[in-house]
Amino acid sequence: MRLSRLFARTLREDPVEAEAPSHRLLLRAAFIRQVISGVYTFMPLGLRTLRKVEQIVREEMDRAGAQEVRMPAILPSEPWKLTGRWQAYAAEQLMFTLHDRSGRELGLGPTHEEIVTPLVAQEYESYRDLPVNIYQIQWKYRDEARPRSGLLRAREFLMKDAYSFDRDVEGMRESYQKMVDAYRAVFSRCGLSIVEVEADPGLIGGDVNHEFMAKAEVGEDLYVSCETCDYAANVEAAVAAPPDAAEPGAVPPEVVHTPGAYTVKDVTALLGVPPARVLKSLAHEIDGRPALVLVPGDRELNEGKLRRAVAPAEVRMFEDADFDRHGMLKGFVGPQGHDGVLVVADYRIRGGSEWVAGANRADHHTTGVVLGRDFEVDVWADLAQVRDRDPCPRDGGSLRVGRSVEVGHTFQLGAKYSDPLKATFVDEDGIERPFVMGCYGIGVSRIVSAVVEQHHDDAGLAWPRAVAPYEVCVLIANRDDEGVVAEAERIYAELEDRRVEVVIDDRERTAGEKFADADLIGYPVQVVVGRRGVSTGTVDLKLRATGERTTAPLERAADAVSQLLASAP
RNA sequence: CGGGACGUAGCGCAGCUUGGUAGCGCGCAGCGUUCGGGACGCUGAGGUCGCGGGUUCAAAUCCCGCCGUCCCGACCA
Repeated sequence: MRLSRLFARTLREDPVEAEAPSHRLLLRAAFIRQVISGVYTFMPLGLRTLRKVEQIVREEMDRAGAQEVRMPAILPSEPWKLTGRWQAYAAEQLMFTLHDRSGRELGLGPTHEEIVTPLVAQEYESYRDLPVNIYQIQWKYRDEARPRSGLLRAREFLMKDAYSFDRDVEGMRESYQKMVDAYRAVFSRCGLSIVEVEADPGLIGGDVNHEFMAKAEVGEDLYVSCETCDYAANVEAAVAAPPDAAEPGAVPPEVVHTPGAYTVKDVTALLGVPPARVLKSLAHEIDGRPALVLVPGDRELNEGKLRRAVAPAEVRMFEDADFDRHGMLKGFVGPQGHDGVLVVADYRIRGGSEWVAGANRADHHTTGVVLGRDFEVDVWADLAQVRDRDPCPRDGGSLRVGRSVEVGHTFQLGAKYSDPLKATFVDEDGIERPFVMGCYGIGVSRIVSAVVEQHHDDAGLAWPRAVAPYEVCVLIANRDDEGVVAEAERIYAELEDRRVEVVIDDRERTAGEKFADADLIGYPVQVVVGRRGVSTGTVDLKLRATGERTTAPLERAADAVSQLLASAP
């Protein structure tokens, strides 16, 4: 490719609307251009990289035995109504909806369980056909409330979605493991550093699912990982080791006047005790019964954990009116002396000996509240949000919080979709059973951004070879020197002959601009042909990722490039 | 959806408070000088000031409405 003809104008200055490094650099280097919020055109360079990622995904899916199909982007609403997701998505306003000429309700596909499940059911009817894994790489549409950071969170994005169908749970687990292995291969080939985390199983309990998180400062997702073992989890799902039980305190409880102290902050300010000593008693209704949920005052309750701890009970936080109804005083609730109220406590409560709690009396708190003497706990659970430097549940090491971008998600669905969609097969015993499914997503276009987040510097992009739009740039430093141009053209032609993906910067630009653009676009290898080198029979090579420079004899330039490429990350 | 900000030439911005000829840098075109880390000179092209309405002799500027874009929080590949 000749850069003088390439449809790509790099931007000298940063576009104002771009904050995240990947967004900023992909715009500057002319990989993408925005059309509307969260919707982008892939320019020639961007499309090449996108296709490379896509191909890596395809190869690993095929290797894992999945079969590629292409489902439509335009979907009928009917199966979505059967699974209840038409209504759910409508409530979230997450789906783009449209109507055809006859007024039939249609949607733009945000995901395809409702299409693939009937499809497989229609084609296959026997356990003898199973297992099967169907995937596609296709544009998805989600009318995100807040598109963000370029490709990291777009409203139209390229996604690989795979769906496995098995006759039983054991089979599903095998299919699942194959996908997990394939995912590891995909991310590794793309040059991504990944943390695999246990994700929040969600409210429809029991689903095993894992998220594949690419570490990135601009990431929206928080995860924790242990410094000393391989434990990692989404903060929503992470558990921390409970502390040892403290010696119960001996001081008697004392009711103190705390006017206007509704919050933990107020209480600590007024009484001069640290937040960790204050007992947070959060009033809830659990299956219609009043309940108190206890967490240390320096901790946040994780509602998801609470739901799982008391599942399948219904959980609802008190609204203002509920306090009156149950004779509680908002801001001054404590677990002492409540009969008939369910007390659910975070494990960490065991680690404190004397607590400050609400006195169940207006403008009063009680100090020296002791577990076992002054209050009892009915249900113990891990309820608090994990935070930085919490102890690891596996080896007690230090958990560190990091930011990341979700690039893959795998689910064990079971019969969640096959059941409502009546997608069944006839099992060996002649009985009809719903398919046991798994589903597996990879954000293909998001990977492009995630790779940039992990591979860039002040000068621009620094692509891993496997996903670089081109591998080599031959840069003509002195366009006015015929000898230089001839040598550069010769090397360019020779590299093309060798099937190296190469561009030649033959533009009428100063050398400085060409260097800056080569660094910005991020070709793994730069070959600089200039008067200085040509006069001594050499060319200069640069490895973008490390900045390492070497010199090679002119006549061996192509060999030297191949060699350097082989060493490129 | 709540909170904040912005919309003036392809890009980055000034002008708006105090209404009166639309400006700067980069980029673009021509000519010349340059030519290994975003060169220089001269000449030139390019703007419905987001859209609609209002106030006014006069609106980029003041008022109202709408649209668009980004950033911060609740949700997702």
